[in-house]
Amino acid sequence: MSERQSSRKDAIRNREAVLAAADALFSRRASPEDITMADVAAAAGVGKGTLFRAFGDRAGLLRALYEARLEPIREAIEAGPPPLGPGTPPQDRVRALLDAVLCFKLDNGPLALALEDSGSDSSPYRADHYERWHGLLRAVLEQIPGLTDSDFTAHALLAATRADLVEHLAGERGIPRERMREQLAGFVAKVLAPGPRPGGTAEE
Amino acid sequence: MSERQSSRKDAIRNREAVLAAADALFSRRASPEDITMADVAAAAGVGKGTLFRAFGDRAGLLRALYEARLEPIREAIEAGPPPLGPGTPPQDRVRALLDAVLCFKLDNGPLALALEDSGSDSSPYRADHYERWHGLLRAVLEQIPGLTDSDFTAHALLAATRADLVEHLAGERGIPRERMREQLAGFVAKVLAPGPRPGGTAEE
DNA sequence: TTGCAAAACGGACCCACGGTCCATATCTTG
DNA sequence: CAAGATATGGACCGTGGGTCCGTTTTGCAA
Repeated sequence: MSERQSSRKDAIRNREAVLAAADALFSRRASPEDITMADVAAAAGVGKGTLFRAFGDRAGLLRALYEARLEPIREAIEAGPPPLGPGTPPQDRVRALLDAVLCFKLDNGPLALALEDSGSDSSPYRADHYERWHGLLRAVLEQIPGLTDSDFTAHALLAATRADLVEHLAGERGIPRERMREQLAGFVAKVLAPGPRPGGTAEE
Repeated sequence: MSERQSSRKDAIRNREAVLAAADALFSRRASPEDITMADVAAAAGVGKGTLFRAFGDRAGLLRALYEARLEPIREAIEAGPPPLGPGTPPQDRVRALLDAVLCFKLDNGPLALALEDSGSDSSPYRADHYERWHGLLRAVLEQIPGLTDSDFTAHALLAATRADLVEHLAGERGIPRERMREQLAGFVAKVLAPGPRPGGTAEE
């Protein structure tokens, strides 16, 4: 899983050095904007050329880092125990999923921010990690009887966990972690709540 | 309200020329990123210095444009007829408010995108137009009995109308305007629906 | 071990863009 | 009309992402 089949070993070594260095830099609390590619290269002890050769561009590096940090959660979702893993009742799983996303953003604030920002040309919605979250969430939502528009609902729920919103609430407004998890859970609950009449009140 | 009390009239004239030119440029379908300050200056027939003197920086220009386009809606909210204006039952008003935001983003895609993106250093959540929307929405939500966490709920609902999401759904996925409005309305309805038990874990 | 081509390196270099500066042109007032 | 105040505009700067290419490393094979 961790090796690219690049033939040469120095390439692999450098790639990992860069990844490690970037990981360290983005963990140190700082505006993601303040970390330049040159910084990363220097921290990794390689030249900029190497860095770009390995990851294509800034977004590529960010993506790689993101995926790496996401790995454990992904595993937990694909084959872990409830409430994250499969075999959980849909409603619980949706809540667990969103809670996991929230916690992830809470823990990886700067990185997530950087990644979502970097989508200046390509919106965050084209990133395939988003596609994965959305696809999974939608699939689970679809199993809940009486719930329509799972596609849009999945988008809307995920939007509530956008990195910059989370960052704003946690950083600027000082809302503590547990409080935010409760609030999100409450929100999700409202959305999932078996309405008095599915589709009833929303008549245009 | 529309004049700055700059003493000199050419300043005012240039300011409006810039505003008009920028408005035109951002209406022409193009990635907001492709429009540089130099472009705007050229289109307005002024020098870059003038442009920066008048608006401070790129974000300032975007903000000014945004506010200008927002003006009608703002009036409709402050003193217009229902369902947008005051004196509307809270639930209806919330729905109308979010529908208005959605329509606005639908109509002003590139500009809204540019503004939200420009928040690389300052998240969109610091912009005071956001504060206004959020404050208003929260206030209205607060009038709905049995609804807790209005602050977070307001954020979460607004998140569902983020410019890049709207853009993605409308552009990439080709979801038609009316469909999206329905979906958002349905989502809002779910959130506002008087839950069977507020705060309870709705489980089997 | 040595030879050699392919692959990777790295940092000088390029360029686009936001933002600044200041000599000059334009107002405004008395 | 003079003179101070104010605005102008485009040359100029710093920064940071991304590229290029001469040099070094690696893998393979003789």
